Amino acid sequence: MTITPTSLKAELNEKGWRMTPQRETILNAFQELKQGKHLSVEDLHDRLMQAGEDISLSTIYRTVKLMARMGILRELELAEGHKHYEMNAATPHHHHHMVCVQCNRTLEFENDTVLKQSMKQVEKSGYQLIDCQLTIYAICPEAIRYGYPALPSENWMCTRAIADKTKHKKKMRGHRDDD
Amino acid sequence: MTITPTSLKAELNEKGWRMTPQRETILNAFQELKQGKHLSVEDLHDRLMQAGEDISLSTIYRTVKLMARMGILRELELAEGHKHYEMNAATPHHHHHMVCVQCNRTLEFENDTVLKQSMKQVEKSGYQLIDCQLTIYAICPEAIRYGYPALPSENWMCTRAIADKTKHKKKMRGHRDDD
DNA sequence: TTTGTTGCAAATACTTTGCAACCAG
DNA sequence: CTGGTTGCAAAGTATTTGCAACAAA
Repeated sequence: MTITPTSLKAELNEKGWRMTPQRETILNAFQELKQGKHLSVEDLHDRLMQAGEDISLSTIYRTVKLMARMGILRELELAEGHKHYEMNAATPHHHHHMVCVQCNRTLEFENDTVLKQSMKQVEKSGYQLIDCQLTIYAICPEAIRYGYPALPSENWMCTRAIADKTKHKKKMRGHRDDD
Repeated sequence: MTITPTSLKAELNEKGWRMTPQRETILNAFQELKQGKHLSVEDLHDRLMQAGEDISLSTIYRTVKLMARMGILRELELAEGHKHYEMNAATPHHHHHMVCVQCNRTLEFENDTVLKQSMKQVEKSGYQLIDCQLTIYAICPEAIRYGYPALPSENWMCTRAIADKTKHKKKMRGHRDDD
């Protein structure tokens, strides 16, 4: 079932919580996100600011955490240092991620077997499934050619990592959210 | 194949890096860890201190990160706030984790299907597998009974979460590493 | 010797929280 | 009205980094 502002409100109220313009705006932002995209809290903040939506960082932190707990968002742990969020079940099929530990290049892939295995496991223990994420840590072909593993401070770097580095300097903080 | 101080040294030297007493101590600490246990950087630091091994936090951070990149350790993202580490392939079978989003109670389970699926995915893309982790986020039976989802600041809490809270106050920082 | 490594302290980065004002129900 | 929510500023906490001293190869 699809989440709408109305259904979100209902779900919130049921728990004694409230719908707010901020929460609606944030929900919309995630729903407008194109397939395979995920945002960090700061990405989301920037994006909202540019759209003229002035929502504080605190509120965004609080909201994404709440929505993740409600199972509306998925909290992804891909690149180092901070979390990314995306709609849960936004894609036609449940998907997972493969990330290169050198350049953080992330590939998304679908795999129903994993979801099935997870449901089996959850049922067995009497738990209730919120989300399951298979994250594959790997080395991308380019990094392999360069002789990875090597520390990031070494004298080589994937093209992606270099692009990232540049972004750091410009924005004074470091991460990637493409792919 | 099992990692030994000797094989670690060889692997390091091959990349132009060095074996040090600190690295050996840290490797040993992880190998002595009983099945299913994982440590945060701070857990490890405390443990080493108690054993009379005075290794700085910086070095531990640097070492676990290096060893994770080398595929010797697995970096786990279970409880909120900080990472846990464990030997990669320490267990007879590859294992994964199911964690309750309310109380952080973590269950470990084995599943070879997931590993097989991951290997398939990795090969398809020409990547080289370092690790794959299926993390299931779920609600434990106890939390379901209490009517989760609810914010942590609500007026109820799993017994595990309460135990955790107590630990916080005592240690002035918050996490769990049991189960 | 050369160059990677350590330890310390300082700096970062990310996230949480207290509190007064605000507003949804 | 009542109590959840927001925004701000001020903490917190986890992690990284510069640098001089040190030590492995």
